[in-house]
Amino acid sequence: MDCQVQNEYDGGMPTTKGLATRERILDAAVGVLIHNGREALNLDGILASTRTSKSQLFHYFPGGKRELIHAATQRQVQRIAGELTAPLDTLDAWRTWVERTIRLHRTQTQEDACEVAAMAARVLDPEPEDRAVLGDTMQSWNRHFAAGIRAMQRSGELRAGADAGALAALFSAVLQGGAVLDKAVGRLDYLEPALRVALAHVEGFAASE
Amino acid sequence: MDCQVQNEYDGGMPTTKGLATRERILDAAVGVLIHNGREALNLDGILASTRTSKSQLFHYFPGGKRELIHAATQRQVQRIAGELTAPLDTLDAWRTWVERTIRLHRTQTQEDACEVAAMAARVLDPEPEDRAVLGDTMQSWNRHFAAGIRAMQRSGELRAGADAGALAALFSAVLQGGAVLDKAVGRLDYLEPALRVALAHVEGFAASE
DNA sequence: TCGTTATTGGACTGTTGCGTCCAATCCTCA
DNA sequence: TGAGGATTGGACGCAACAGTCCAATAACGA
Repeated sequence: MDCQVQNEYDGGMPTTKGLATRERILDAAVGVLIHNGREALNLDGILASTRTSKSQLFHYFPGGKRELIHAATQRQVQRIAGELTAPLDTLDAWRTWVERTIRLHRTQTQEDACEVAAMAARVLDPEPEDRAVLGDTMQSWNRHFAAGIRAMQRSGELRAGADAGALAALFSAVLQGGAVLDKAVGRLDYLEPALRVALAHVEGFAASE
Repeated sequence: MDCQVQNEYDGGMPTTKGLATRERILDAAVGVLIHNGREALNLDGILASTRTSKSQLFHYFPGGKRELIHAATQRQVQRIAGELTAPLDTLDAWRTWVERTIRLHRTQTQEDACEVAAMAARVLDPEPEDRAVLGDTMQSWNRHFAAGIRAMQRSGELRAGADAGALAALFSAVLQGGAVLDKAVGRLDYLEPALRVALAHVEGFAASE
């Protein structure tokens, strides 16, 4: 079977300088994806904002626009996933995570660059492969939530009766929906209260001391 | 001050036949917006699928693509808003609403036409006016949720301690996020469980009989 | 220093798609 | 039936944009 060209550059050995150029292009693409969405991304714009030329872009991304967006998508989810994935095996860890998420969201919203909302904006992306990258990231968050809940049940901090899968789905949905809503209405009205209520619900399952 | 051209047709009195043509075009546009998103909407495609011509489209939508998308957006939110807005002033009404929403979501997902997810996909829409239409709809759902909670508090069905605004935000976020996630992962894994957990949380505030 | 390879600029082509325009046809009503 | 307005078809112009190509320069190793 023939392999699709992956994200790794393959035409000759790039030098440090070359990689830096590639990097600049990629960063610009990620920026556009987060701020204005895929629809707004056009190569000439990227070239202008990075002061590079067509030949450079196609040198480092032979697959053109598709490959650039694909690589940018992967970089994007990689960064945000690291940011939002912390250990969640105690209630205190959950509280910390909630506060941290709210802070991060506030910061990103200030500069109009909410990455979670930007991911949601692409559920109808024409490229199935890119949709999959985004969806997989969301799913891995969900698994992480569920694993945290189950860990707390094993440790006895949470009652066994709680449905770990459902609670994880709740958090996943609240995270996504809260980000989308705050972006849609242009204010920080949803994610924070919804996340706190969700946390309170989980705390309701705490084993009585 | 000069008024922007609104959504109402203004060039001459349209006949029944003319309005029908306008309607066909509009329906096709809504369909594309829901199924494939704004990025995929192009006039030639609309014309082909409705067997109409350029002159017809620009006759009924003198503002061209912008006006068409704007009108289609309004029609879209109007329809879905009616679908999801039921009285919510008793716990039983909430239960009914949850079941109905889940059913509707299941149906729409089957035909790959989840309208809530389609709305979320447009948080980065280049047209601020259209973003506003979508955001306003989400906000009006939220107000409706909050009003329902407060009504139950007034009637004594729910304890006064519950934070109506936060509970409404929870439902808004779960609705949005659940729809987005199900669309993103291509399965019905999120909205239903998350909605049920959210409902259970509200039920936890029921005044003891 | 010299040859090889990476890097760069930018002109050029082809396509897509929005919007304009004009002429032809249909409908209605007097 | 004839006039006037509504409706329709489709050719055309124009701009945006993806992608190709070639030649020029820079970097690097022998």
